[in-house]
Amino acid sequence: MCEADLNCKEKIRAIHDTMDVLSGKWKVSIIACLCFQGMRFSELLREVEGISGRMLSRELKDLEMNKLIERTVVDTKPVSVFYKITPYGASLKELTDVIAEWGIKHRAVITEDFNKVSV
Amino acid sequence: MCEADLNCKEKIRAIHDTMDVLSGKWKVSIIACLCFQGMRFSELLREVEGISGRMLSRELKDLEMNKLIERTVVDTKPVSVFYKITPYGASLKELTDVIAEWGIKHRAVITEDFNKVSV
DNA sequence: AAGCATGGTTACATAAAGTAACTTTGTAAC
DNA sequence: GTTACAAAGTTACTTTATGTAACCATGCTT
Repeated sequence: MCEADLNCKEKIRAIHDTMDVLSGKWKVSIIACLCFQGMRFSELLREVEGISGRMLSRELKDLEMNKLIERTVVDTKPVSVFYKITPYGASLKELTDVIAEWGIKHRAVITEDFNKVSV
Repeated sequence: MCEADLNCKEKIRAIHDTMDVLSGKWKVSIIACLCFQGMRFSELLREVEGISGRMLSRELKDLEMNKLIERTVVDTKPVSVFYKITPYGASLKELTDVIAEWGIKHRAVITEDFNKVSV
C-alpha cells in the first residue's frame, strides 16, 4: 500500500487510529524513551521530564493494554518494576524519530525568529 | 544533525517541542487534510470527521498563530473563508504520512487479532 | 525509631474538549 | 414577505483529562 493511494478521509481515519493509541501528552515520549532501552518506573520518571507519578502510572497501563510495552516485576528489595518496549511498540520508533526531527527544526526556526525580532 | 546523535532526554525535549505545536486531538488531522489541498471551514468540518465547529475554530486559530496555515476571507456572498497550508506547515507532511502509515498497519493488526479471537 | 527509596493510589483542583443552541449576513424557495 | 438554509463562527454548559499534593505498604539504612 502506497501513501499516495490514500485519499484525504482515509488518511484522516488512519491518523485517528494512531492517535487513539497515542492519545494524551506523554505516550509518544514514553515510547521514544523505552525505544532507547527498557527501564524502571523511577527511571522513566526522571527521563520523561515534567510527568507526574500519577500520569506515568496511567499512561504505562494504557500502553501495556495496547501491547506496546511489557511490565515485569523484579524481585529485588524493595521490588522494582521493569518496563520495556515490545516488538510491536518498537514499530513506532520511526514515528518518534520523525516527530523528534521536526521538533529540532522547529526549535531552530523559533530561535532564529526570536533573534531577528530582538535585534 | 543525525537522529542517532540524539540522546534520550534530547529526543524527548524535541518531541515535546513538536507536541506543543500539535497538541490536542485534531491538529495533525487538520494539517494532513490541508496538505492535500486548501479548503473552506465548512469543507474541513466535513473532511475531519467528528470535529465540532467550536474545536475546528479553535484549532485553526492555534495553527494560524504558529504560521502553519493561512486564513483568507473570500468576498463571496455570503463570505467564505479559505484555509491553506503554509510552506512551513507543509514541512509537517512527512510526519502526517508516518502517523497515517502506522495507523493503517495498526488497524490491520487489530482486525487480525479480532478474527483470531472470534474463531 | 526516623528517614528514605520502591511503585504506586487517592482526593481534590484546574485545564482542555465535547454538546447544543445561538448569531449575523445573505440567498433561495414558497 | 416570511420561512428556511448556508456561511463561519461564538457562547453557555457539561464532561473528560491532566496536574498537585498527600498518602500507603514494604523493606532497607542510619
